[in-house]
Amino acid sequence: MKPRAVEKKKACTIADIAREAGVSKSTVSRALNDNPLIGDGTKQKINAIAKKRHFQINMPARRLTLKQSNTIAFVTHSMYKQFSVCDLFTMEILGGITSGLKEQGYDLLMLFVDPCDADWPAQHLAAGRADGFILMTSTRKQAHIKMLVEMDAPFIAWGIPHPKYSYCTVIGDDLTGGKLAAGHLAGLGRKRIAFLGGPSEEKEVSLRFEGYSTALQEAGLIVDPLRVVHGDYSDKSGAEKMRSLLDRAPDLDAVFVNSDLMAIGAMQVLREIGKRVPEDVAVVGYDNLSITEKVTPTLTTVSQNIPLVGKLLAQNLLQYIRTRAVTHTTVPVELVVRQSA
Amino acid sequence: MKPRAVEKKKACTIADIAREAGVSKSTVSRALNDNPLIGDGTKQKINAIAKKRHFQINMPARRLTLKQSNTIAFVTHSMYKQFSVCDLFTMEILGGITSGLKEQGYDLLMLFVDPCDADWPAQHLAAGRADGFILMTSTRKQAHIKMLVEMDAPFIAWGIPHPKYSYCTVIGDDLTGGKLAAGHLAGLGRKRIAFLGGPSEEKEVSLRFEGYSTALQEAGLIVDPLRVVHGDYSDKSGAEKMRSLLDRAPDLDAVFVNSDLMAIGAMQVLREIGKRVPEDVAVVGYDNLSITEKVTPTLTTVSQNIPLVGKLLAQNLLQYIRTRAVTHTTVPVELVVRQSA
DNA sequence: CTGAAAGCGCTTACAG
DNA sequence: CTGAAAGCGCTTACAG
Repeated sequence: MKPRAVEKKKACTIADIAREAGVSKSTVSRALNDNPLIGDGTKQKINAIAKKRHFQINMPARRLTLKQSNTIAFVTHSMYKQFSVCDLFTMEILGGITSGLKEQGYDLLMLFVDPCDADWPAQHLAAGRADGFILMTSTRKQAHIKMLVEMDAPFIAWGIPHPKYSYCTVIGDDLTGGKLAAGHLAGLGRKRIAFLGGPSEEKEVSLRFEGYSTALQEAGLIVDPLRVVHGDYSDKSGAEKMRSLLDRAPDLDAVFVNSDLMAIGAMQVLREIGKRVPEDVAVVGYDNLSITEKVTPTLTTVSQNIPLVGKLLAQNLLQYIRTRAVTHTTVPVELVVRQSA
Repeated sequence: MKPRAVEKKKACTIADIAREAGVSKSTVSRALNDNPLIGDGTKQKINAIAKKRHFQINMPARRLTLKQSNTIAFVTHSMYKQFSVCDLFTMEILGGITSGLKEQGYDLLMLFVDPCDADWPAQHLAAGRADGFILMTSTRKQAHIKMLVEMDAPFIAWGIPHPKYSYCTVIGDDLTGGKLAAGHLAGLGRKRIAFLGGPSEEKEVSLRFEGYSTALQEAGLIVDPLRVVHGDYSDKSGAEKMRSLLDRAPDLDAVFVNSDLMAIGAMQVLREIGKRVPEDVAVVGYDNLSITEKVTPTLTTVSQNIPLVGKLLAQNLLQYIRTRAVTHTTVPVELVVRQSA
């Protein structure tokens, strides 16, 4: 009995506009796509009618015809339960990506992949759900990259390029990052500057270490292996490795930590054992997550310009899809000085 | 010269399978959709071929035919620059949503809307990009809700239902949350418990206040208006309002803060003026963001079971789309005791 | 239990 | 500058 708003369903199509304008569907389609063949008068008339009728093009139909989805999938891990602060970096990047994508008329799909799943690329590419991928996953990233390269799937990844495969990448300038961080600590007059790194097998970490070494040498300091440890980026490992650092080199007066989360963990340990930050031990983190401004003391850190990273991931991937041009982009970093160093 | 992997493009279609199986496309379609009309033998043969050929159904075609996108859009604000910690709550909820959606074969689209944009619902619904929306936006939420209700768009929103409109909602149990928080503080023996609330016009905040009042009364304490202030959930406003609270009621010995971020801001102020947490002032937050475990002292807070919230948002929206059943779900809360109280 | 046919709404050679 | 027609890959009455 009650009137269902079914009439709303009869979405206005190109055919409706053609009828009203007294032209063919071809003409309407061309006019709406601003095809130069169509006369200005015709175009205006058609656009006016489209506006009046609140015409919305049917994307599935368009995608079917064009054989492209105008959609990019953002690939990350399912946490199964929820996001954790560990994903902050990933999350903060989303804003930049969507805005870069939107500028070019692309949608962003969230894709949480199971680390063991090998079928997701086909399920999205062949199925016409997405035209390409943005890879932020850390776990099993190499395996995913190999898979994607082998199936010639368009994607871009955050991180140092793999030497054997050719694909688009965006990375931060880790060498400079390490140099800035350690240089700042040296400039503060610190003499026994430790390095609390990410996983030692990661190229990013080696580069940061190289920057760190360079800065120490330039400051006339030596790189003491006792003051170098490696963790896994998490705040937990930051705490743990800070402890072993203090065991091995109890006299350290500064530490360059490879992630903000690790730095937060490290600062907690320092506080627990009664060391003041920055008075006794100065701390520099990495990533400039927004969380760095909320902790006490606020964290001096290396900023990767996350919005820019997002935008570049979007733009370079779309460029690759269109031109197959493989880009490797290094994003500049800068030191953000706060209270901890 | 170099062989382009173009042959990969000839995605296998239903017609290919039909040819190979020696049946009609209709039969293949039915078999693949597990239509009971099709004989088991036929089904098995067809499924085997589909598997062998790595068949992936073409989603745009399917969506065009079925007139539904099997996609839900997650609506939030474009930060224009990047996510901030303010969006942590929103972000943490994404995992639960996607998993709930995936279970039912739906994709999740990220939609960053401009607060003033009024066109996004049509651009997604009428265009066949999405079948419904999940609303997490706080700014201008009411305006968006009004718009969606008026155009009869399927959506679900996080927050207390609007009295005049009928739509699906999911909320936390704010009354109990307030009671748990204040009750815990009273149980600790605190006598002058302050309330640092969210915006006073929000129903959620009133409910938390009501819970707070109840708990105080049950503990034989009085609710002193001098110990009640309101902010806007941000850590900045937490700091600011904590200051005015201390001005007005310098003798307070505990504070129930309506968001973890505000609580973090408040704790910074307390530390600055030399009050120890929890010794001098005990602090309870709200939301149980993962950040609460990273701050010092770790934050006692009210947990909203974020993964469950996400899952319910997904499930109830899909249910609404299918049945038009309007649900209002209240998610249980629990107190998570850490160091700050 | 299976098939032929129409249709979903668009785009784009091809022909004027 | 414009139109008729075919086609993208699927689903589903309708007819056996």
